[in-house]
Amino acid sequence: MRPQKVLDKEIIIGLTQVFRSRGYEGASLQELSEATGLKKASLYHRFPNGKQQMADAVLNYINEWVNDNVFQALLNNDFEPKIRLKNGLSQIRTLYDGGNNTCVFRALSMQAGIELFEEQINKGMNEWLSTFKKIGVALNFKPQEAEQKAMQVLIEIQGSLIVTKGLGDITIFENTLKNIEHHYLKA
Amino acid sequence: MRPQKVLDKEIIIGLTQVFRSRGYEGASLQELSEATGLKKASLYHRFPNGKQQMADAVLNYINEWVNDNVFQALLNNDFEPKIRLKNGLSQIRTLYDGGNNTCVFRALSMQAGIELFEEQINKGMNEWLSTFKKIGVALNFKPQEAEQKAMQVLIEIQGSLIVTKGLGDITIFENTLKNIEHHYLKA
DNA sequence: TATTAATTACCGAACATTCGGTAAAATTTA
DNA sequence: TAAATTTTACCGAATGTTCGGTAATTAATA
Repeated sequence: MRPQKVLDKEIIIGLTQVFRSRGYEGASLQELSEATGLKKASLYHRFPNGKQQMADAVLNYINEWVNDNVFQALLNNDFEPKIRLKNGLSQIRTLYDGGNNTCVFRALSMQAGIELFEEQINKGMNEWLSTFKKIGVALNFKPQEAEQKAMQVLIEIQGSLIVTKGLGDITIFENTLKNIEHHYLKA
Repeated sequence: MRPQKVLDKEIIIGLTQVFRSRGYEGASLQELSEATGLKKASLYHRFPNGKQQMADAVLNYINEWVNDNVFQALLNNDFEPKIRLKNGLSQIRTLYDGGNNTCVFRALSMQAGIELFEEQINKGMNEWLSTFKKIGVALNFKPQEAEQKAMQVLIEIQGSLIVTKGLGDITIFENTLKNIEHHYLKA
């Protein structure tokens, strides 16, 4: 019996895991094949434009996940802003597996990657900024302050992921999430 | 005539530039050869253990540069703490070319790199932390506060470099340097 | 000092391996 | 059966690495 068709989602998850940890150049077709359970040629059936299209799909997948989870939590008017912030940060914790996962933006923004994915990364980061600006405004900060805070959040998340990995200490990421919450709620 | 010896420093500078912008996997021997002016085989004459040894040398070179410039400026007792801080941040600006350069730690800490250079990156980051703790103490912060501030500095520098690159906006890095200065001097 | 040996600095060419990618056949699904 | 999907088998190019060798400088020897 021939193996059953591998689900799209499982494929994307496998690709994501590899690109995320290896970066664009570091992700080899062999590893991508092993992680997805599809042979190289099968991957090319699903992604005729090859590696680049695979990474593209990963970027879209993460973008969707962030929209459906992080941003949704932050903007869900069923809850008051404080709760939304907490929920959003909790989703971010999940996104980066408590600091164990690298950010896809980072993984795909080294030289060879940045030219290919510049646009998506730029767009993605701007969406983070505008969403966090909104939660800032909802928490009664002036627009300009909210904008600065949003930038600060983005920088601290990215920075703490790097330092977390560099020092091999997960608590750094966790502390950063707590600090972000305090920054918003102390005023 | 025997070709003149290519200066060690010139080689390291070329290697640094490539590893920094391309990452470990992305840095090809061809590119490293072009950047240094040495043919591949000659690079192997200087670095018998190949690519890994080259990246290792880059890490050491940057570490030395940071010690001789950034840390030296921060710890130079000929100046008062405020001035030292300003000078240190100015050296950091130079190190990252105002936000145009990637951090070598980041470039060499993707999966394939992190296993090889884990130790050096860990050690390097801890040196940043302890040095910035010292300037914090010199500015009359309690040891614990100074420690937290040092971590914050490291995170913000790393994060702002990522976001600067992702958004293609140099002012983000510059603003972060200003913010760091304010964080230290406002209390 | 003159001669010899060892070392240094470099390079062209080839090495095995891995890379991303493809054509065609086999298998499954409908 | 026809279309869709996966596989095997393969490719050219690029990768990191090594080999064999040249020429100049340095060190040791006599």
